[in-house]
Amino acid sequence: MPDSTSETSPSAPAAPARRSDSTRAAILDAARERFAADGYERATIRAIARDAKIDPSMVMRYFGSKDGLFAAAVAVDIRLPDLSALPRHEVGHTLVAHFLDHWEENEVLTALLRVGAGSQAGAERMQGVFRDQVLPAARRVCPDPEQAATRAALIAAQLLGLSLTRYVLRFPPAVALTRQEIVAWLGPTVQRYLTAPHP
Amino acid sequence: MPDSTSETSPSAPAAPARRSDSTRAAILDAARERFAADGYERATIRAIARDAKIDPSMVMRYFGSKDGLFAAAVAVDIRLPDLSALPRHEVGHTLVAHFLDHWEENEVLTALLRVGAGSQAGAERMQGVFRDQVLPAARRVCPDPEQAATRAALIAAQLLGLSLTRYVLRFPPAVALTRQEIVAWLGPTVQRYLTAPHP
DNA sequence: GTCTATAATTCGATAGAC
DNA sequence: GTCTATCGAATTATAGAC
Repeated sequence: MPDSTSETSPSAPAAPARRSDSTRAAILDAARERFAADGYERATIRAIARDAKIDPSMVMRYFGSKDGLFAAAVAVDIRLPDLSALPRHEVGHTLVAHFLDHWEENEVLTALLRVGAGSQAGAERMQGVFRDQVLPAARRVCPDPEQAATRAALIAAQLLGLSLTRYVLRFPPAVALTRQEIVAWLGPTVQRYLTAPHP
Repeated sequence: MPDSTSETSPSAPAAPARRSDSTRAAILDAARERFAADGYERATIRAIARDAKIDPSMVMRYFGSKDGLFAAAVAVDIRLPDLSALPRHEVGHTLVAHFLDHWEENEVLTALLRVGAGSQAGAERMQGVFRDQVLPAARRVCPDPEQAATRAALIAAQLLGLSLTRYVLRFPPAVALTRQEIVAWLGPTVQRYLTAPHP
């Protein structure tokens, strides 16, 4: 099992650029695209290598296995904005807007969601992101740890549900929504899940 | 490509029960369980046949192909309650409660969501359910057809997001929610998506 | 109706020449 | 570092005996 924690940011600052870095980046780009479009099983190493215009055996050389390639391709860090610095009533809008920005920035999140939903192993990877990155952020905003978990789960359900219908399932009315409409509709919902008293 | 529209309700009223019907039902049960747990690719005909305690070749004989088996296994009809007969302010709660009931009733919807998210072909099947069953129901409640589509998409995003985090990804805080909590939290959201003026 | 045997592919992974 | 060739395993699907 590959160590996904060793991969952090896509643009590692240290180490002088080796000649193989561009090849490596091309493989990761192609892999993200294929995993996002086809899911884990149907995204074959052969097809990814063809997209990246290299030999399939090179993928194995760089990443060891298909699992290792996937782990490297979907290594994400959800950079959440500092919510405590905002006026209380702007938190919902800000969170939704930030979420949309990062989702449309690249295909990592779509790939992660598609694979995460498609298999048990993928689901555990998404559980890890939620546990290690989303929950701690929620605890920073909400003091009661039990309530923080519930509220984070509700917000995740709403935001991931939008991503699911818009970017994965591609329901036409969900795709047609503008960024402004999404913020206007979902902002108050997220705001309520985060700040309203427990019913 | 199998004709999924020919399969409607799991309990067809016509035709006297043939001797093979129990075998057929056992295969479908096992298939739903495997598809829900493992996704489309990893749910092999061999494993499904083993669960159903029959020979793998029988699956082919009954359903023609793996695609045909899947189509038969996830043939669902979303029976939506008659919302027009309710007091306006109870619509949200009713819809959420109804949704939860049907989702926990069996594994069809989890299988459909897991496979739908995992591949393009599965996504198109979910688009079909949304287009043929959810949208018409939304138009019955909301007169403006364009608004009906938008509101239906927002509600689908919220409800499918809950199913995703609770039944597929299994985020612990989402699993821990009680039925009452879900209705209390999501009811007002759905209510607003359905009845609030367009922002 | 049921099962055995197997065809025909396809994939991940490896070995080794250059 | 790059590529050719290939192994071994697993799958869907078919053909045909009983």
